[in-house]
Amino acid sequence: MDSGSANEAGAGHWRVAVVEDHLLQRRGLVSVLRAQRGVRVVHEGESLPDLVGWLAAGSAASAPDLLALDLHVDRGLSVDPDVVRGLVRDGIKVLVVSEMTSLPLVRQVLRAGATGVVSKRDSIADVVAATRTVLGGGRWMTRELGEFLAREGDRPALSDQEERALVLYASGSTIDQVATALGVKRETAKTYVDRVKSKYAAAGRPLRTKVDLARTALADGYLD
Amino acid sequence: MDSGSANEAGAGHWRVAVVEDHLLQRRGLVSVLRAQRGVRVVHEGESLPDLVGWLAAGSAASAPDLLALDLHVDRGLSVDPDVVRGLVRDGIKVLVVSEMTSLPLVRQVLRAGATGVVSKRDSIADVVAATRTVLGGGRWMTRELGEFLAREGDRPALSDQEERALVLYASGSTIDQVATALGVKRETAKTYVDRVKSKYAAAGRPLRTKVDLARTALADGYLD
DNA sequence: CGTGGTGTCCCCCGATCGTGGGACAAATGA
DNA sequence: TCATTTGTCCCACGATCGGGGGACACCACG
Repeated sequence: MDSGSANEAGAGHWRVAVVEDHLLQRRGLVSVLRAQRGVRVVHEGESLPDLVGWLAAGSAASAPDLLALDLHVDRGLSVDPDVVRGLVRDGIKVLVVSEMTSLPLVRQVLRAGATGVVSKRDSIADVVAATRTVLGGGRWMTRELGEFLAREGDRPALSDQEERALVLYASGSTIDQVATALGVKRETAKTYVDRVKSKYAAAGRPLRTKVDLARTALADGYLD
Repeated sequence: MDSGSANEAGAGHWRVAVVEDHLLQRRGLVSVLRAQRGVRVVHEGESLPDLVGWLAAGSAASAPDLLALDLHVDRGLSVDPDVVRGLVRDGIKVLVVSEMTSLPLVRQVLRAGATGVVSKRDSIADVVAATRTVLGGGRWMTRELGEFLAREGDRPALSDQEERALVLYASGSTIDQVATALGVKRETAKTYVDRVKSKYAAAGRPLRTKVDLARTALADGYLD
């Protein structure tokens, strides 16, 4: 499909960018990647905005093939799924390197187009394998996330608004609070929640009450 | 207090009973205990009722000092906390040997007077140490339970009825269903739940909604 | 070109919740 | 002994839930 985007492995090298806010961990990750044949680390940064700025400054040909992205949510700094979506659209593959602290965030980034997830607790061999797999166009999932992907079957696909509504509602918000937070009318928020229920019911997991939603949202990784 | 109950270590031996439904695990536990100096295994059984029957048949002097009790909840066979309470009242110390499958049950048995908990995943040395400690009148807790005991501070003490009401209500039952299950009037069940809220509020953890209760009940080990 | 999913909004209505009172007897504990 | 806790029951009222119905526009997939 993306036959237009040229530099997939220019001069036999994959171009990799690393975004990770912890210096030590970043150094570690970078050194592991550098040691890999055919891999060139073209950017190291603390945050996604840094990377975006760097991309804007450089030529299109300098764009990386892969972004190894940490998902630490310390200091209020979070990763914006929309930014990830943009990068993916630009042909950059995304590998999440995470502590799995926030399952919902991992989900969002995955939905934004990331094609791999490794845990920092995984072995170096696993990290390398993940990098190779994602660069090759494949998907890579840590064992820790396997259980959730395995259950993906009986978990219905929710739309963006439905998921946001579920998260808020299942956290204890009233319908009115959900509506306000989403910037829609009460009836609309109600519809979202109703549709979540319908979808789960269609998947053979009827959720009637708010408590059911809370329990399920937790079990299915929508809440922490 | 129990200065009347004589045979605490008659002839230098502690009398121990083992109740565990899995034959292999029971054999293992019994052999570990037998290998201990000064310990005599006087009863092996599959269930608590078996032990009670055996106790009723024998003389008071044959009663054990310690009961090593498994908490497996397979095949619908559960452990009745009231029976445990009775044994404790008779001067028998209780050590729970569990897989920690059901935290609520562990809690109930602890409240019924058990003074020790070991996990089957603990080392043999730990099991032995736990046995000694409990026989000596002390308390023993697996590390796995330590986190919960540590948080015991900001978790208010709930009465039996309050805990039962919380468990049911937080699982999704309506007040009416809780009332029916407990065999009391709607208003009474309402009072129980209200008191749970009051206690948590007094402990600095206000719980206003049903979802709050569900979340907290899960976090505090009242639900699985 | 229709079908389905999505985003948005609207109405009704009975059930349930959350909060505020009050009462009283038994048990517990300081 | 007196205060607290517990178990039990009762009432009222506004907020919220849960289920049902309908509507319409957009967009994508086939």
